[in-house]
Amino acid sequence: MTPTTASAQRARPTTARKREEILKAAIETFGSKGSTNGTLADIAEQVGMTHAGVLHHFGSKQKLLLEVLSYRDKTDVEELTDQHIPGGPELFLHLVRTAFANARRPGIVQVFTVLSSESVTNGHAAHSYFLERYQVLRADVRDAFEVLCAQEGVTDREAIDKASASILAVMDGLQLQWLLEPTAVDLGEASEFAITAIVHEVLRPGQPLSSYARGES
Amino acid sequence: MTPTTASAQRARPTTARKREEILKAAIETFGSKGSTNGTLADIAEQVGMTHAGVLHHFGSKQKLLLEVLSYRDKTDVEELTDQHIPGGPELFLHLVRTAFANARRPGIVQVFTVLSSESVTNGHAAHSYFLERYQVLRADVRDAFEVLCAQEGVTDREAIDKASASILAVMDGLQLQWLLEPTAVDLGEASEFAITAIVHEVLRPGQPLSSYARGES
DNA sequence: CCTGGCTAACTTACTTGTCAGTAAGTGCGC
DNA sequence: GCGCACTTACTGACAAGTAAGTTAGCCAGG
Repeated sequence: MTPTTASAQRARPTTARKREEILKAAIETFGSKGSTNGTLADIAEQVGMTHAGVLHHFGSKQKLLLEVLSYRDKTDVEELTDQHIPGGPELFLHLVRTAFANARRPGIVQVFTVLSSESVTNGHAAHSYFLERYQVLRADVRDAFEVLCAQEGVTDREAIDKASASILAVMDGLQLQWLLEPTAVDLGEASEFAITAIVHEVLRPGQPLSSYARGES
Repeated sequence: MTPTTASAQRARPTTARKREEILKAAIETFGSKGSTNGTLADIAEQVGMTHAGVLHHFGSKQKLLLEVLSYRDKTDVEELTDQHIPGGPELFLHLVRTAFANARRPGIVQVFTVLSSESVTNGHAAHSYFLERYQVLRADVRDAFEVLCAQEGVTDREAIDKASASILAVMDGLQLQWLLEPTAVDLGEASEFAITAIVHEVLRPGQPLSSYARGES
């Protein structure tokens, strides 16, 4: 068995544990302060060492940040009993479940909300991470739609594209509102409602919005 | 005639113009670097002065930031011919039009995307700004839904609440994806699709998601 | 006994905000 | 219409704080 990260020969058995401790502290810190305002010293303090110690493990703040992001992905998948993200219509249920689960971990949600938006700026460290992330996720949702549409005898490539982006979008947007005011939005319920709405619209498109404004029912 | 801003006697006629120049530079800078990474010196350079000059006009970075936010709101409303945001079902059309309009101004969209997420962190300068903003916007959408629902003979308070948050959420979320990869998402089209979907779901709720996974149509 | 894990002590690089000073206005009395 | 009093719009220098990263070296486990 090759070690997790190829080159590094991590002698001490406590090392891996310490790294994970730092990673968790980093999630906590980046989540509550953002990646620019959260400092290495903040993180180091949480695990009882100096910021130089953190750098010893991760080399630079940027590397730590990227490891935080992939760490979440890793643990996310581990949560699934079968260790893989379901496809087809099951995916939509999985997304809803994820939304409910997220309502129990504001810290991680906050890291992602803050970092994904930060990543939009010029040459942010995590720019390509998020770019690829959304590409992959949209493709996953698209695939699920294709299975479902075949099942229901519907085909509308354009609708599927718009719906795929929209589903991810509502989830993100609701997280933002929920983080700002947790009591104002029920993250799980609202996500479920919106995802259901979008799925329905793909399967059975209704009349255009403008007809309501004109008073037609 | 009382002067525009009560106390302040802004003698020089060029002052207002310069302030606006700074404001626009700040939008540019905060948009491309975020409010934490964008410095007063960056902004000052764009308008050909020193950072101290900027502080002379706005007092502090925080005040400048808040003025940037309300400046956008002000110019936003000015765009509307009738100078006020429409209510009732018209609001949904207005939101869709806004989404299409936003696709033409990535700069401003980026400021809002970046700042709204930043504002989620601990004691961010713009935290309460965005908190209140979403409260107001959700209430506006809720009102529109109530008019529409009365018109269509539907009542579901819970659905309306979830839908109101969801509509704002999709718009924000789509902006994020669009900023990351403008070619991957059509901001206007996708927003229209999602908003329509959510409105339909309130008016005519469909079967639960789980039924599709079970293969029932 | 050597290497990994860590710290102390810096260095370097910024950033915001303050301050004093200056040049160019503005408006007023005359 | 002119000069004087006063204000505005800055600049340049600097204080104070904070962050990332570097280096030398100590200590303990394997």
